[in-house]
Amino acid sequence: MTVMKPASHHQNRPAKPDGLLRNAGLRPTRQRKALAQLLFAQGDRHVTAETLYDEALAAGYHVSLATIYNTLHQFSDAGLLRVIAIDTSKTYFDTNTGDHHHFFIEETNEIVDMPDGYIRVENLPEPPQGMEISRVDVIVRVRSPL
Amino acid sequence: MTVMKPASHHQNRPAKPDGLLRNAGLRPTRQRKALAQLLFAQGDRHVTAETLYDEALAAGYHVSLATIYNTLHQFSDAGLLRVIAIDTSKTYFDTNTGDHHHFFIEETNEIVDMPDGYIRVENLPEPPQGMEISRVDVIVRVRSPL
DNA sequence: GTGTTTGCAAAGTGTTTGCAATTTA
DNA sequence: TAAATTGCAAACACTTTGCAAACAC
Repeated sequence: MTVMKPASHHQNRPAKPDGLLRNAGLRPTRQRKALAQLLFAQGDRHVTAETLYDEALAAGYHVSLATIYNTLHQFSDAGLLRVIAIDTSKTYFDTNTGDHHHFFIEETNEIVDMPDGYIRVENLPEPPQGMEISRVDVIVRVRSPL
Repeated sequence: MTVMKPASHHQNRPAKPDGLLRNAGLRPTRQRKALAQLLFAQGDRHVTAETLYDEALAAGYHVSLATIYNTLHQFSDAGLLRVIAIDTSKTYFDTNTGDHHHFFIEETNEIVDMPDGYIRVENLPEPPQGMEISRVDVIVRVRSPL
């Protein structure tokens, strides 16, 4: 069976990210448009501030690292991105904000989406007193055999 | 000469941690004994370097923060502790090295063990080409209702 | 024009490391 | 005594922040 990338839950993004940004309440500045382009024009992606920074440079955009950090957080707050807590040393951002889980490749620190429809968590206990579940994250750590 | 695994994460630890440390191939120094005492004499615990440091001070032990970090890693390498990646900003260590999962209370950054026997992950997809699963982590994030 | 956003450099936070002094076996 | 361990301070990696200059509307 072929492992496919999950069909993205989001609708077709506009070719120009202006609408996306405006809908999120963010001014479509040059930097935000460039980063939105990099993040959302391709399929689902996992980036860190550093990888996005390098990518922006390689694509010929001038965006400072501070702005990358600020923008990633603004996008997350606006619901365009989601933070993955998987590695204590770096913050990963996922362009797929839908319900899905991840493989984490230990050797390379790579994150891979799990196809939608897989993973079912059964027999959850009651959350602690007075708490409600906000999300269930499943991380399947994988490595090459010894 | 093999480094032995801890007897079990659920059995009572020896009152004196010397044996525990020796079995792990670590010299029972004053600092390690103090930290092992704090970590393993009570039930299952979740600590950060900082919380353990404060606790050691409060208990009248004098252990430098650098030694706390070194010791937490030595204990982890020896299989006495396990790292939980749950929060990008801090490293949490769990004294329960057995198979179990966690609640994470978002307001307080508190980690709570899930009772054993709960949680079953069904319908795992094939790991990526040439990879094998090393561990499956489930984190149930909870918060108080709005 | 006015309020927002950017970029730089500095500061902040959690963690690791080099090395002399100390401790353990 | 030899080898392992500690503690300090400095170094580190990642991230956040203050503020003047640039930009969007």
